[in-house]
Amino acid sequence: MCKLHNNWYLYIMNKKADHLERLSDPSSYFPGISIDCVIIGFDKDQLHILLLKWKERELWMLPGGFVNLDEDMDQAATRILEERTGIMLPYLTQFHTFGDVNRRDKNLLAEFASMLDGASFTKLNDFLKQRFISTGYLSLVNIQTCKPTVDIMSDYSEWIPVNQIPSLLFDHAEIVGKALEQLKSRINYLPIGITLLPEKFTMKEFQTLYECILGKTLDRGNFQKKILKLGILDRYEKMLSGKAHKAPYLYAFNKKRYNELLEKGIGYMN
Amino acid sequence: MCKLHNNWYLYIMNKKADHLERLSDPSSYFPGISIDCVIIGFDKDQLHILLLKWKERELWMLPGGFVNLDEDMDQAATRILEERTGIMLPYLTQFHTFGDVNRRDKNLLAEFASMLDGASFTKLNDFLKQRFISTGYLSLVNIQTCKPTVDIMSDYSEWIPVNQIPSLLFDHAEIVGKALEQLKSRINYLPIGITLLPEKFTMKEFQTLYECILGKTLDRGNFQKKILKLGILDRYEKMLSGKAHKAPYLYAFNKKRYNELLEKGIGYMN
DNA sequence: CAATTATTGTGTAATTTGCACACATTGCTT
DNA sequence: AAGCAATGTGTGCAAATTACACAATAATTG
Repeated sequence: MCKLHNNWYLYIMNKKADHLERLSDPSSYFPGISIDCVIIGFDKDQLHILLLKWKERELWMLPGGFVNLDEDMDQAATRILEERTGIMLPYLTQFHTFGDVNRRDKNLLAEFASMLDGASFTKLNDFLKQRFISTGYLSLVNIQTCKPTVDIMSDYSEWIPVNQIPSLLFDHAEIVGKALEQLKSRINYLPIGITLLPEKFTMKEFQTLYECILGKTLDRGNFQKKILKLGILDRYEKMLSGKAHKAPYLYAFNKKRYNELLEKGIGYMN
Repeated sequence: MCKLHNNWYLYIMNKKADHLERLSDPSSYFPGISIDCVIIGFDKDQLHILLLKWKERELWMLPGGFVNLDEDMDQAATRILEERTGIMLPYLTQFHTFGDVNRRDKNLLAEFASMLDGASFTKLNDFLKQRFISTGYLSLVNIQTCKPTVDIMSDYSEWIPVNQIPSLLFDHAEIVGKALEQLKSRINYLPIGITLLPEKFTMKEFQTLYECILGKTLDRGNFQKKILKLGILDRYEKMLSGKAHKAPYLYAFNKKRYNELLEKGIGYMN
C-alpha cells in the first residue's frame, strides 16, 4: 500500500478524510454491527490493554468501529484498528460476538448524542441509536514497537495495565474479560512469546509473561528446562548487565522451530 | 413454559403462527443478522449433523433464522432451533461469526426469491436480499431422544453422518467445519459423553465417540484405564448380551463427579 | 458339547513427564 | 574481599504415558 502513496502523509490524510466522511454520513456502514478490538501487550511484568479516551471526558473504551457494506468483517477489524490507533495489524482473530439487547447503556448513548449533536454528526447520532451487536477481535503485539496515535474521536490512547483498567464504555469490560479468558485457554496455540516480547529477552521475562496469562506462579527451574528442551529459543552469549547480581543470558526465538511447533499447539503448560 | 399452556398443541400452534407472521413481515427482525445452529449427535460410530431439506428441492441447510429486535442473541438461538426443528435446548454455545461479504451465493438468493414470491412472502424476499452476517451456535444432543419435527420452510429434517453431508446452502459447509473444529479443540471442556451417548453404554462406544471427534485411534486398554481412574463412570453388572463374543459391561455417568471435573476441564486426551 | 474366536477387562514394564527442591555459578553491592 | 540475590543446572521421586501381553468370556462352530 505504501507503493501507491509515495507521500506517507498524504496517505494518512486520505484515510482520515474517508473515515470522517463515513462517520458524518454512516449510510455506507452495515447497520447494527460493530467491531471492538482488544489489543494486548506486555511490559514490566504486566499485561496491558490498548484503550482510547473519549474527547474531553473521563470515558475509556476499546478501539472500535463499524463494518463497511462491501467489506469482510476480518478486513474491517484491521481497518478499524488502523483508523483509530494508527496500528496496522494484518491478522486479528475474532473471539466472540456480543449480542445482548441491553449491552449498550441508554444513558450513555444519550450523552453521546448530546456531544455529537453540536458537531454536525446528526446522522451518526441517528445511526448510533439503533441496537448494535459487536464482534470482538483480539491481537497480541509488542508494546515497545507499537506506538498508537489518535483519531478525531479520542483525546489519547494508552496502554493500561490489566489490573488498572478504569471503568469502560458499555460492555467493554466484559469484552476485555472474554479476550483474556481466550488468551489463557488458547495459550498453547497463540504466538504468545514471539508477539509480546521484544527481539531479545531474558528467561525471567518469558516466565513472567506466562505467569501473567495463566494467573499463577510457575517453578523457575522447571520452566527453564521445559522451554530449552522445546528448542524454540536460541541463546545469545551477550549477557544483559548493569543490574545487580548475576547477569542472565539473552534469548531470541528460533522462528522456524517455533512456527513448526505452534501448528500442533505448543505444550508449554497445563 | 408448559405451565402457561395446558394444551401443548395450542402452545405449538401459537409459536408456529408467530413464526409465520414474522416471516411474512420481517420488520421485527434485526436486519442483517442471522443465526445458524450446528446440532451434533452420535450414533453407530459416527458423528451426525442435524440438517433440513428445503421444500421441493434437493437443497440442504442448517436450521437457522433471524434475531428479534428485542431479543438477546443467545435466546434467539434457542428459539430458532425450536421453531425449525421442535428441539428445545436451553443452552447453545456460540462458536463463530461469519462475516464475509460474499458468504451468500447470489444465484441461490435469486432462486430463493423466485420460490418465495409465489407464496406472498414478498417482504421476506426483500429482507433476504440484504447482506447477512451469521453467528454459529453449537450443541450436542443424544440422537435417540431427539426427534426433530419440521417447519413450514422445510420438507424434512434428518441426522446426516458427517462423512455423508451433501452440498449445503451458502457457506453452511464451512460453518459445520468450524463447529467440528471447535468440538475437537474444546473436547476437555464440553460435556461430550453425557450429551452424546444414551443413558447406558459400553466402553467401546465411549471410545469410538472420542476417536470420531479427535480423528485418530486410541489404545483400547489405556483409554479404559484412564476413564475408570477418573471415576466419572458407574459400572452396571447387567451386561449387554445377544451379540457375539464376550459381553461388555454397561456404564453410566456419575453426573456429580463428572460435572465437578468438567469445570476444570477433564484431561481425557491430548 | 468342547474347541474356536473375537472381543472385553486387566496387568506390566519401559519410558517420559511433572514436581519440588537443592546446589552451583555469577556479577554487582557494601 | 565477603556477601547477596538472582540465574543456570542437577537430582530424586511420584505420576503419567505408551506399547504391549495376557486372561476372561460368551456366542459360534464343527
